[in-house]
Amino acid sequence: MLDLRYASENLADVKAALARRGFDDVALLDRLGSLAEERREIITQVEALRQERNAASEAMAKVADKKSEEFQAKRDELRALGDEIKAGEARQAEVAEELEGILLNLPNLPHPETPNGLSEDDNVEMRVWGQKPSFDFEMRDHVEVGVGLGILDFERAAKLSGSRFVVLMGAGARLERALLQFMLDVHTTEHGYREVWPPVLVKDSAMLGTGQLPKFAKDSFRMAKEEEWEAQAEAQGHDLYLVPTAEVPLTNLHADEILAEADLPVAYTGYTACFRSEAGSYGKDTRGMIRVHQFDKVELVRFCHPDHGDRELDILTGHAESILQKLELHYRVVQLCAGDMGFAAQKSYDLEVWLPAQDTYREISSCSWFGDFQARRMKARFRPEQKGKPRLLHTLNGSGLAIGRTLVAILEQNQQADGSVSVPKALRPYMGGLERITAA
RNA sequence: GGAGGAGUGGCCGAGCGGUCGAAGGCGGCGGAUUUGAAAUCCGUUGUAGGGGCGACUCUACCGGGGGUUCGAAUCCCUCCUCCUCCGCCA
Repeated sequence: MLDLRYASENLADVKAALARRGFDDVALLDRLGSLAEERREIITQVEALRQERNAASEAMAKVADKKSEEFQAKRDELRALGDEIKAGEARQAEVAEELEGILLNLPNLPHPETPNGLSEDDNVEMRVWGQKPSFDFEMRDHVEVGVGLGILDFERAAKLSGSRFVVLMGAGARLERALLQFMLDVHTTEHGYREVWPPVLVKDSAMLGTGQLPKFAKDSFRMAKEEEWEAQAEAQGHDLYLVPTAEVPLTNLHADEILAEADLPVAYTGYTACFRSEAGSYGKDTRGMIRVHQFDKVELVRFCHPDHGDRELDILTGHAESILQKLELHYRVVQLCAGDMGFAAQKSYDLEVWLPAQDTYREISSCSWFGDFQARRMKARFRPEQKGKPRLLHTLNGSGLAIGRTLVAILEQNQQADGSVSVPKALRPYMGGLERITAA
């Protein structure tokens, strides 16, 4: 969420910055400006009335005889004032609600270092790690490799849950488990993250805090108890959402909290299953386990001092990269252009792993710096050491990594002529020493 | 699901129609004492939003929302959350 004062006092800058990411609803921003002005006027007006009432009430309290004519007369006079205040408050609430609605639907402003551009074609390649593996046999994609080995089963997944699900079997299931253990171990022991195992069902307030709601409700799976479906319980706030990413529970850990500056930066890592409805992606990536409704991911989340956000983003990105490096998977890092960034991000790097069968790099981690955008939504603050008022934290997060896509990359990059797949050396201890996955 | 209890400042906790932003304690900060520390003593210490160049000042906030009243932390309604016991349950 943008700061109302900043946004209303710098409307032209905000319009220009949002235009960079393709947001061109100028009328909405103008509305924001005029509402902000009206808000101030009403506040001034209502507060003056309240001041008047407070003074009068104080005088009333000093009248000893509550039945005197003097008292009665004053009381009648104040009744009208009370009504006037009530009307002003009502208008103030209306304005506040509309402002809130606008602010919650405005994306973050791109950081000045974020390049221009409106689609992924405008992303900037920062660096490439490793080399494309070459194959002296006919290359297969992860579906052929995985199904061939009997470790991926899409047909049975469809029987259980429909399209865009996968069942992992045998060494595939173990590989998934090995990857998540490996990633958590690296981040906790080498990178200093505190491990968190959060709920995967969260309240709408958490979804609002990180920016998934209200604008992207269609991307989520929303839960209710059976009897609440009939009772339309969502109106009563009983509803829960399946997390689309561990970013939601991990970041919201510190909602409504004031951290000590000395404790910064705070770094959490956690694994969760992630659930996405993939609304609007019909027909895209329908093959295999690139885009599924349920996938596993290890997430990295950092809270830091506003002065260190930029540096923290580099640190976080490095942590995610180290996983790919240890797994010896060829990848590249791109900086997202303004139009390709997520709603809440101001600066983002994507890690894209090489998928030889698709002859392309695919996102396997997205590392973002949110500035105070999320922190303002969820009131996550810190208290500066040199006294002073609490200030908003900066938040960052990145996948470290998406486990399913890592598994896909391993199947494709490490495939052998005989259909088997070599297990990355770093993972072998987690696979009971297994060096090669062969058909069961 | 049933029956009770409770939500007050960074934390604990009093207050139960006006003098309450709210006693007291803890914690924090500043100072005194001390060679230093502990202990002790004194002072100070919420958040947000208006207005003012500023000293400053005003307004709101006692779980959320609504109501009663000239006036609500205090009374009423409602919702939420947490705790205890019973039931069910991995």
